[in-house]
Amino acid sequence: MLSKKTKYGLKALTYIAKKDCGKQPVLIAQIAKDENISKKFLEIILLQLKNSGFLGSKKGKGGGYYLLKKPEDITVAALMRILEGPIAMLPCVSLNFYEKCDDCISEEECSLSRVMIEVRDSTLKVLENTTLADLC
Amino acid sequence: MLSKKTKYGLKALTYIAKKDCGKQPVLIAQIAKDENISKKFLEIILLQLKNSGFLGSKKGKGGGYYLLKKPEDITVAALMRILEGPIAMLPCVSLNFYEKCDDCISEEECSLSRVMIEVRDSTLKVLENTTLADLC
DNA sequence: AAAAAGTCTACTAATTCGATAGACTATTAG
DNA sequence: CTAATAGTCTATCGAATTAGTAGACTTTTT
Repeated sequence: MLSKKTKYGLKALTYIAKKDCGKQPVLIAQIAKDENISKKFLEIILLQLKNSGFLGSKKGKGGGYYLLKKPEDITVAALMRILEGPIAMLPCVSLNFYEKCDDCISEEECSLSRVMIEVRDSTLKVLENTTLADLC
Repeated sequence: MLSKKTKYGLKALTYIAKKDCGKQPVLIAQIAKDENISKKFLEIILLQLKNSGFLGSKKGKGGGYYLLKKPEDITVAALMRILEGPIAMLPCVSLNFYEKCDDCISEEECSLSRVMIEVRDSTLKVLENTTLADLC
């Protein structure tokens, strides 16, 4: 299951993408209200997305957040990796967050890796091919 | 990511399935040792799998755990639902653990549900078609 | 100077995760 | 009958994570 953080982040970005036509920055408070998200929690999430290069921000009156890339160029997979971490079900089959399993003797002998690679690939096929533009 | 509980459970069942030819029950201690799993933690896991109808057990000398079904009839999806819970990424698109999202106004308007249904279906396609027999 | 709006630091409560200890019960071998 | 074996039950436990809150601070605009 996705954490609320990831869910909120995806929803917030979709919200910004929808409003972003006029290039007028979008307020945290407005997103929080319209999407039923705790404002304080959303602040943390949007800041993280800014620090990851997806969002820009402007302070003061007329400020807010705006996309730094075109919605078509932002995949759900990339966002999930920032907000949620690994997409794979096991660390030893993760492409971006690989880690050795501490209980497995050898990677080849692991009975689970084959299935989990299949799951990973079929999940990525969807997430890499879905962009913010598709969510709008 | 899968919890260690799920990972250990799947590994333990695979282990039992491999040894199950002679119908001689398999010891918790033996699985724990060979698969590098905490014995006490494994006890809890196997008990849960027994209470879910996948395993039978025998106490006393010569006891242990054994499969109640044929490996070909036990899907990884079914096991994951017992050990891990929902397979879907959002409660509102889960087939077996459906719950309404508290933040969403309406299910139809949710921008995320379409993608998450796709992910769910492609994941299930793999997990429903992989059985314990395939892991051996 | 005042108001607006993002940023930063610091908590907190609740839950989950992984693991452990020890007593109890059922079964079998001798 | 009894000793050993092996699963079962109860009770914790520490660490990490999750979701959220409070409030001070900084930058920008009017």
